[in-house]
Amino acid sequence: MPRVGIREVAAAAGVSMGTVSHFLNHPDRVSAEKAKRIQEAIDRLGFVRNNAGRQLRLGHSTTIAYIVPDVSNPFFATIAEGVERRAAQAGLSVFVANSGGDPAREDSYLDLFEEHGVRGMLVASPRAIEDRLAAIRGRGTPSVLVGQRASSPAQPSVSIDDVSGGHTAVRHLVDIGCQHIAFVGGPLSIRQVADRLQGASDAIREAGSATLEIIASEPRVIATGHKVAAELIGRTQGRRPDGIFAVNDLLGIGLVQTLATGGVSVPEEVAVVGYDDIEYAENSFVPLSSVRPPHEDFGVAAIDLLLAVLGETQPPPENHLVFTPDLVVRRSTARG
Amino acid sequence: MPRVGIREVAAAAGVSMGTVSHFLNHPDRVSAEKAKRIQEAIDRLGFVRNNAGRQLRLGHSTTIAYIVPDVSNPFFATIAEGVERRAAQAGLSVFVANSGGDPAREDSYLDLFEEHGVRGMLVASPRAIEDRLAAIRGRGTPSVLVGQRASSPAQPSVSIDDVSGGHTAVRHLVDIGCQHIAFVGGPLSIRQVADRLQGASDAIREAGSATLEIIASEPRVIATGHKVAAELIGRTQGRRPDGIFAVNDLLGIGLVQTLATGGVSVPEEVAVVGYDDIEYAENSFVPLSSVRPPHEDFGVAAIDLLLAVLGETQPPPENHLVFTPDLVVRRSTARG
DNA sequence: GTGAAAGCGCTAACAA
DNA sequence: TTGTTAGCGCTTTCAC
Repeated sequence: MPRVGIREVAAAAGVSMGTVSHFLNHPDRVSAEKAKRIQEAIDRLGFVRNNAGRQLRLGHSTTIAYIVPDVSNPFFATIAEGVERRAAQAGLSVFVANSGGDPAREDSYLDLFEEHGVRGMLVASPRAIEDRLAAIRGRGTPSVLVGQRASSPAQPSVSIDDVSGGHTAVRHLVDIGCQHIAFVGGPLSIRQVADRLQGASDAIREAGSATLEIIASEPRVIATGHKVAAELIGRTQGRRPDGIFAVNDLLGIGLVQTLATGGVSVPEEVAVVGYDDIEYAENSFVPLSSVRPPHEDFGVAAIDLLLAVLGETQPPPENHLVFTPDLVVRRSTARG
Repeated sequence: MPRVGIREVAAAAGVSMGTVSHFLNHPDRVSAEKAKRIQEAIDRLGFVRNNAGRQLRLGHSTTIAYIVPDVSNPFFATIAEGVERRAAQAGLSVFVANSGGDPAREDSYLDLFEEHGVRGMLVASPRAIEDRLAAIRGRGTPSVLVGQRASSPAQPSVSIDDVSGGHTAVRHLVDIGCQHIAFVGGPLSIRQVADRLQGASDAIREAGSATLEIIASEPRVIATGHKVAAELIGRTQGRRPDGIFAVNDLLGIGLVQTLATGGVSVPEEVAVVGYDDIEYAENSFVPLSSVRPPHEDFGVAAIDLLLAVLGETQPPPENHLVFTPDLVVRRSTARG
């Protein structure tokens, strides 16, 4: 099987290589007659344009990279939706890479994409990675940090205001009458968790009379919620919180399940708010109120910021986009 | 900022381009002294090897593509885990692309990856896509079809025996004493759904006395389960099934929730089995029995098959790998 | 509208 | 061990 390149197509169509290339890149500058001959040759020969040659000549590619710690996390997956849609509109393709939370793999993907000459990168990482991105940017590949606010003004980022999210959640609990509120989730060493707690504390302080108990349990999965709820059920009524802010929905779902089946009514005795608004929150046993970060919009914003940096669109008015999450009220906090 | 290539490194290190290239590709063939000088130059200049040039020269890349309809689907995400791990061992990188179930996007990614000259592709698609893959294969890019058994012997595939899975589920229901079994889920035009129903029917036939009712509801999400369960609750006891095989876990979870809270005891009055064994099945209100397809193993198997086709390892003993799913028994079918 | 030719950055074969 | 060099496939001036 002889490789078929632009040269073979040209020969088969009886034109020069240059004309075939023109046909591929500026179809309008080729006569209808030769265009037809070329197209036939392409179809017959099964010609596929070689990207390496093209990119080498052009000096740049037409793809962007999206590096995530965990593809299966609905949060990143939904962002990917928006990213792909918007990138396609801009004529860019998206390659997703999954670091699996492993710094070494993340690093090698960063290298790989830089070697591949991607136009830009969207990087979601739990790690401190700005220095690395700065170096890459210095060599010509721009990036947008996704999910954490960059500290450098030069590093574009798209993030969520978790302090505000935590505040909103607890403020809501206070508003519906909760006085003894528990914060469930950890570890506090994770920025997002710490920020949400910060917002929660602020709301408590503003409320004046309410108290906050911190139950730093991990991992942040349903089973942990079950465990914490079991402990709570064992307490005497007076020592039990009347409102819970779960640092994510999985914890919240677990809490509600065990609480409700264990004889503690939700939301009457204990109201529960989660965070992330994953699909299961809405459909859980007792539908869970939740703080909802923007999803698709977030991906779109990230791409738009990257395009702006690339100079494809207007320059960015602001390098750091911070989204404020909403609250979705459902049965788990619907009192009265 | 002047581009820095192998030429600039060579100049800075006072050696020739060829030596730098050797250093990059066969470090052992370069004297320690020059190696040091080259490494210093690379670090100082921030040299990043240009993949386009490399690949053009080499004639092949060192990446493989994994195309999925939906990255956020835990099924594909878990496979990705296995795929990446195994690929890394083989010195290959994985680019994931998300078709979003859109045939047009799937098609353009297929083109894109072929143009990029990936070593091979792993393709999960709900569509009939074998002809397309055959054409691509004919031009030199092999692939493994993931999730559906290929009909052509020439097209490697890794799939799950859904007929067997459906059989296992219903056989289990029969074994615990169910006589009137409902199959919930659709559309039947989807191969996986049809296969599971086929297996279910087979099990019913073997049982002799039991009956099967088909409730072809979609989409296959929790909310649909709620709806179907509400309808079931409204029936008189005699006309209500005593066992349900939900075609996926989301449906199963929805069914169990509404059934149990609606006063129909699970598993005593109605036993329920789901399919896929997603994380939430185990942690749902009433833990859900489920048919569990292999996950990580599946990804590993897919890559191994691809490597075999690429000739990196032993030739494949068999082009079509079919996995038989297990049953995980939990409370939703734990009678007695 | 079309063709000829230069060269993108790199690797490997060959020469020294 | 090191240097020199041809050329991978493509796009794009530039001439015609």
